[in-house]
Amino acid sequence: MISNAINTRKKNIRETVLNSALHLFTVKGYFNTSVPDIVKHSACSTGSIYHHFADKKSIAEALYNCLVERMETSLNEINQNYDTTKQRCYQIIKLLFELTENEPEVMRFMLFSKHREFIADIAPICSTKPFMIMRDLVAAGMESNEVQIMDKMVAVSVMFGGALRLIQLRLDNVLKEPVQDKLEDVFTYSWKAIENNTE
Amino acid sequence: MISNAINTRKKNIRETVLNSALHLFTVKGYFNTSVPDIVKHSACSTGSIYHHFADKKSIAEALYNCLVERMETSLNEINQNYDTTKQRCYQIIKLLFELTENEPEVMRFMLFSKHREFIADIAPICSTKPFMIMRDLVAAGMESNEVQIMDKMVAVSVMFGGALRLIQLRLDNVLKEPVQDKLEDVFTYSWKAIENNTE
DNA sequence: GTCTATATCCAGATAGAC
DNA sequence: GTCTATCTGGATATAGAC
Repeated sequence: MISNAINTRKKNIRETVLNSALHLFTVKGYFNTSVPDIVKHSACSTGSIYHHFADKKSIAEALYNCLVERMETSLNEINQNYDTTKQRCYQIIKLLFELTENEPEVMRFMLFSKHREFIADIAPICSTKPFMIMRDLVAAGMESNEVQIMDKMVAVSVMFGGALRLIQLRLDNVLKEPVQDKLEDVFTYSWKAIENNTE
Repeated sequence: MISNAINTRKKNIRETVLNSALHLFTVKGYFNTSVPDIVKHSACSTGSIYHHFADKKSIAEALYNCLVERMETSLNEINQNYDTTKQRCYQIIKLLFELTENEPEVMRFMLFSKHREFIADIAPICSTKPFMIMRDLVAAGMESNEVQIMDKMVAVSVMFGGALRLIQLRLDNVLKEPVQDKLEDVFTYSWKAIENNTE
C-alpha cells in the first residue's frame, strides 16, 4: 500500500510502521498520536521503531515523501497517456476522486494535514511538486489555445479548486454521497470556466 | 480585534490571551504552542489564564467560535447590502481576499487549522455555518435563473473553490503577490463556470 | 482576580540484554 | 535487528498566598 518494496515477504517493520502511522495520523492527528500508540497499533516495539526511524517526525516525513512521490508518478502517467489538456484535467480529477473514496486516509494526509506544523524543513518545492505539474499542464493548455490566456495561478486554482473543495467536503462528511457521483459535473463546469472557445 | 467587548479600557485578560493565542496558534500551530508560551507572549500569568479558561482547548474553542461568528456576520451583511447572486459572490470573495491580506492569521486559523484535532466536539453545523450561507446563496441563484441548475454542492464548490485555493497558495507563500490582484480574474472565471446564460 | 510555586503525568527518546 | 525497561524533560493543570 505504502511502498513498492521488493522484499514483500519478510515482515517489513518500516512498512508496517508507516501503515500504522498513516492510519493513526489521519484518524487522531499527528500530535494526538504518541509513539506508544504506534507501538500498540503496529505491534512493533519501541526499540524497533527507533531503530528504523530517527524520531517521530521522521516517520511523518517518510510517509509524506512516499505519498507525494506516488502522486507525482500518477500525474506523470496521466500526462503520458492523454494528449489534450482537457483530457488530462479530467483524468486528474478522476484520479483524485478515486483516491478520496478508496484511500481516504491517504488523501486526508496528503491534502489536509498541516505538514509544516510537524515536518521541520519541508522542501517547499517538493511540497508543491504535484501542484507544479498541474500548473504546467494548464499553462501548456494556454499555449495550445485550449485554455484562455490568463494568470496561471488563477487558471490552475479555478480548474482544480472546485474538485479539491468537494474532496474536502467529502472527507469532512458534509458530502454524503461518493464524490465520484459529481465527477462529470464538477469537471464540466470547472473546464467551462477556463476553456478557450474563441477558436 | 477579536471581540467587541464593552469594557475596552480595563485590561481584559480574556481578550489579551485570545490575541496571543491566535498569533501563536497560527505561527507555531496549536500543538506546538504550550501554555507557558502563551504566558510569555501575553504577559498574563498561568493562574490568570486558567482563571478565565478551563483549559488550553477552551482557548482554541473560544477563538474559533468568535471568528466564525464574525465571519457569519460579515456574510449576512453582504446578503443584505447586495441583491444579485453575482454581486454577492463577488463581495464574498472580495471579503475573503481582504481578510487574507489584512489578517492572514485569522484566515489561516479559520480555514486551514484542523480544528477537529484539538476541539473535542466541534458542532459540525457551526463549523460549516458560513459554508451553509454560501451554499444557500448559490441555491437561491438557481431559483432566480442567475445560476445554472446543478447539484448545489458542486455549484458552491466550483464558485468558491478557485478563490479558496488561491488563498491557500497565498498563505503558503506560493503566491507572491497580494491575492487581491487576482480578484477580478478569479471571480470572472468562477462565475462563468456556473452562470446561466440561456436566458 | 492575579500571581508564583509546584505537583503530576506522559510524551519522546535511550540503554543495553538478547 | 528486535526487544523490555527506564530516563528525562516539559507539558498541562492546581494550590494557595496576596
